[in-house]
Amino acid sequence: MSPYTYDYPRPALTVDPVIFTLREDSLQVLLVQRGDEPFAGMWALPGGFVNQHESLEEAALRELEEETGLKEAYLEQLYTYGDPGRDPRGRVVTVAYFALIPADAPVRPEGGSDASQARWFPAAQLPPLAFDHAQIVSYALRRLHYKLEYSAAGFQLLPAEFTLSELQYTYETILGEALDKRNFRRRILEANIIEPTEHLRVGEGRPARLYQYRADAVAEVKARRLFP
Amino acid sequence: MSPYTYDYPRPALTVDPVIFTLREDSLQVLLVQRGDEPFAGMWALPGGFVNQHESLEEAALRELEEETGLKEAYLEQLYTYGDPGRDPRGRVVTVAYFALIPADAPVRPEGGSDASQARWFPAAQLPPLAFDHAQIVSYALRRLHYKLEYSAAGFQLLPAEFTLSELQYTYETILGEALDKRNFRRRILEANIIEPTEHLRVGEGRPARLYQYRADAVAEVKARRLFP
DNA sequence: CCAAAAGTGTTTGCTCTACACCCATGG
DNA sequence: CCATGGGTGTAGAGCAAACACTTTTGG
Repeated sequence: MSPYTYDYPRPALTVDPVIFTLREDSLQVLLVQRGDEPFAGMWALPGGFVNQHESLEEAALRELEEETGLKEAYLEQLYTYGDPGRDPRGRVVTVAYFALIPADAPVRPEGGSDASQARWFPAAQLPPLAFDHAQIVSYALRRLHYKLEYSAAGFQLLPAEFTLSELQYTYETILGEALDKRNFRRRILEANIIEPTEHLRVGEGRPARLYQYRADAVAEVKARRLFP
Repeated sequence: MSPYTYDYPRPALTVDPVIFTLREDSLQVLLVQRGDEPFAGMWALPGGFVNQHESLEEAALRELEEETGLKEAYLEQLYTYGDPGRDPRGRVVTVAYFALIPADAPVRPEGGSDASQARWFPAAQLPPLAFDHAQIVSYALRRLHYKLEYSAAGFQLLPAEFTLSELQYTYETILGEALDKRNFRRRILEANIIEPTEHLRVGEGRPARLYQYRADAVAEVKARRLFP
């Protein structure tokens, strides 16, 4: 029998993006409150079905836009979860993604989208989650940690221009440990992925140089990821 | 609208395992020749549909067994490919896996399974592949290289007992570069993932100590992988 | 001139790499 | 005793981590 035929019962296919941002000095995850059974009232990832004519990444971006109003973000496929029984209603396979959106992005929730209640939660204090979403978020966090350690992806969570102190603070917030200022700056600059701008940020104390990521930085981070 | 309902058109869902082994001193990949259109006559990964009541990993193992007769192998999820248009007949999303099977495993093909022609090909000289399977195999190879570099997973391709020279030769074959004998042995032994047995392999020259992987080595390699 | 945050190099330890000879066995 | 592959240690280089003071601005 050919391995490809059409008369099979098909699992339903969804995408579940884990959307991260920085808010109120912490790493936060966007969750929606479920209205229907199963798990009515519980929080869950803002997932949804994959349409016939969109790629998996397009589906994840569509969910992102429906929930936040943003049309783009750094997006990476995480893992595909397909245990029978992960959804009590039947066979649902989900492709998990993780997304990073900048701290200053004009994000809609809290401005209330439709009926579907959406809220940011600190990644360190999540409510109980529906389905296997706790497992998915936990894995997304592991991968984010790992990514910061080897690939300078942290700037994806910052505005277009940022100071090195802000970037370092981002890393410290996510990794949960203090970093040496001089070593941090040396490593980041040697990675050659950000560059100084002409601008300064003034505030208390000495004004700080603003940096931006290089035009090809995103491509480079994507290339350095271990996934196609 | 709830993100989970049932009346959506569903993409078909398949798994495509990239099955690696060592044969004739090279890394080889198992391919099947397609009988039907599209791509009739071309070689492809030995994939198939996911059944309603099996997990994705079980589906991959089932395909492995159908094609090789083996009931187990080191198996890891790779990536999920879902571009519309990757299968000319319609929407088919596939979850790619890679599998490592030992050089001495009693593998069936070449002993001819059913009509479906299956054959081993050296990973370095693959024929043109159907669908996006060339992309999948290329990614599987990248991931295998990477895995060997950081996780001592090479023993999954060897018999239960093996000499350090055989293990080193495996690494050199896959990575395509010569390794220093003393450094290789030190690193492997310090990783603490294999242990000496009481046995020796006699042959030409001084007999070699046989090693086996520690009982918890597989769990450790799986833990060290970056995927759940 | 004081407070606040930005910015800047050097030393030290450690890890990785390069490298050559003796050992045990079979024929 | 010779050929064959197995097995072992050390010195030097490069990289990563620890560490403290000066600079610039605003009030």
